Amino acid sequence: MATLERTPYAEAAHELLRNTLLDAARDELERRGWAQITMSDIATAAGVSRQTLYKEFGSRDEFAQAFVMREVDRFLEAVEVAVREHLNDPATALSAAFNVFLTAAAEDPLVRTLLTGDEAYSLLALVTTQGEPVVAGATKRLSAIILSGWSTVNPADARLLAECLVRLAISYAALPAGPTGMTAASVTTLLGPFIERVLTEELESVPTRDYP
Amino acid sequence: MATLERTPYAEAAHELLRNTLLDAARDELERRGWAQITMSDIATAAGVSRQTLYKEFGSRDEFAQAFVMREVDRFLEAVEVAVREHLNDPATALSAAFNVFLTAAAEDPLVRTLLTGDEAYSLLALVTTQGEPVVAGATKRLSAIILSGWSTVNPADARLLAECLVRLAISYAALPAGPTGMTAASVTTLLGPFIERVLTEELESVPTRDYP
DNA sequence: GCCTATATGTCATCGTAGTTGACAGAAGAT
DNA sequence: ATCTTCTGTCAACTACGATGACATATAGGC
Repeated sequence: MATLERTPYAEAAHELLRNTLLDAARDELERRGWAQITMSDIATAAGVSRQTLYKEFGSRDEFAQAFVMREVDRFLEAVEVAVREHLNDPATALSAAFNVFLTAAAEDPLVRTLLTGDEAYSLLALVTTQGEPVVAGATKRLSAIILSGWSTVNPADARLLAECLVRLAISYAALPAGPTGMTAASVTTLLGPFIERVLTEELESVPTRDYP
Repeated sequence: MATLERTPYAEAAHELLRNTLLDAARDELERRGWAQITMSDIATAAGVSRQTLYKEFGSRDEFAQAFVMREVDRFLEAVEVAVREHLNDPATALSAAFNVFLTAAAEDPLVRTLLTGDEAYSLLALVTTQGEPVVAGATKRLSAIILSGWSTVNPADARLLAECLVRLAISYAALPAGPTGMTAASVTTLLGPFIERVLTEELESVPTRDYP
């Protein structure tokens, strides 16, 4: 592997700014609900002016979007690790990944406060009614994970599977059902056959067309 | 453990700037010798102007100082880990720590190019003839490690031991002697008795006085 | 209902970190 | 001796972030 190229300072600093703000919000969220947190609080906690916060993320809603998106990304990293540990057995990989996600979501203080608070609107809406960006982003990322693990899979099939899983995951995170082991296993039972077929098809059956 | 407080953005960005520059220098050093690297090269590699580099570290020499100091710190982190693994057996801890240092130094591409190059002057001088800051810094850090591991040790004794070890380490890094296992063992043999005594003394014999 | 917080979003102004181009002096190469 | 290249320093410019003020909206107290 070649020497990985250095991130120029300016770019790294910009990333740092965003992350500092997002992290600050996460900290605050572990104490109070989203509704109780002002933009001022976040900016101050990050050691930055309110104006800078607005310049970086246009509005409170956009900030919430970005925040949720990053949290989702965090989860997907855990999922990716789980998948990589079962590259030889796709069904187990699926089960493991889903399980990892569900247990992580169940334990994550952020998700818990998000769901227990009387604020079913606001942040929760960002992964449901207004959840298009999140679903799209997570789907893209997850299908990339799938394709990188099993390169013979048809991209369209990967995308389909990914979106289905993302939507199921959000649903189960929002409304858990029984012990997590059960639901993960159920999903595997449900989707196992599809996976089997997709892996043996070798790029011939489904036309590689993005659907709108 | 309490929620660890967030580093304000401004401070983090400043650290980032320094680290980006120092890292850039490290990268360059793995290809060419210190003498072949210009301040321009470093600034450019870090994605920053030459002026900023000068504003951050006054001069080429000061930059070299800071660079070496940070490398030393890196080594001390490895040493600290080794020490923590043998808190119950000081002699073994000493041996392990010294061994870790020597093997790390032997493998580190930076140290190797530093010593093999025809540039015995320049960077090398910073840990020998002009090495006062490095020795002082490393001694302070190492004695802190010792004190944190064995709190009954007299601070003055810790400092004495630390400085002795630092100087020995630098010497052996600059001029290795035989297989590393040997020298680490030798050091233990040499200093074991001192350590035994220091640990049983319980703060009574040596006056806690800093010597000039 | 009205009135007063308080929060959001936007503005103009200011300070400062980092950029750019230029320069004198030192050191090396030809 | 001259030409080049690097160091170290300067002043001028730019852009990011800080500050304080403002209009608007939303919530709570009366």
